[in-house]
Amino acid sequence: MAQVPISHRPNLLDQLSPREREILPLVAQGKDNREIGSILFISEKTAKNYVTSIRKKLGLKNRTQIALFALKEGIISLEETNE
Amino acid sequence: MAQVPISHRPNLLDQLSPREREILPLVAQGKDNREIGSILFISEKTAKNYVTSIRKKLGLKNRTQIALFALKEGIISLEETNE
DNA sequence: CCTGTCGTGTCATATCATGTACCAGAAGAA
DNA sequence: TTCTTCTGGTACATGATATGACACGACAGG
Repeated sequence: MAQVPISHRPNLLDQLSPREREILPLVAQGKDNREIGSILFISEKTAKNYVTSIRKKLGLKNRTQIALFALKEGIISLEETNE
Repeated sequence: MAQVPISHRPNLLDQLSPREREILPLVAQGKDNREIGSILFISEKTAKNYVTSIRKKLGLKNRTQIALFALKEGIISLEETNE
């Protein structure tokens, strides 16, 4: 238990906007900004901004940690990752 | 089943050198090259090279996918990641 | 004993992707 | 109006990727 209990965290996910919640699982599946952009029909730049915003809100260092976070939270499962 | 059965994969992990097998879990835990270098007392450049080699041997696109792979293979568990 | 050759470990350079720090306009809701 | 969200942008710093290079030990053949 090297981690803050969920009950003590004021819902990190609720701090994310709806669009950010769309971006999150894509990052967690190992997709890069260009892929995310083409999936959601936005520019790579915008995708980048969302990832940065997500990372800051969740207090994470990089997108690999975003993936680990998403798995811990059950936002994605290992089965729904590409490979 | 969008994936090659394990029995048909000739042990991807066996293709990794001993040193690469040390790097793999660190990457999978979301550590960056600088951290990996300081943990293993090698330069950031060398750590970088190992990650590239691992990624190519495993046929993955980036280090987030390395993390997902390591989790699927049970090389690391979500509990042993930092945050 | 020599001499390749191979795997491994190490580090470097160059280029591309990602991250950081902003700014700003459009649209809709409060 | 004011606020949030979504969208795209610039500029720069850092991280990641592609590739090359060298040293070393192991090992086989000569």
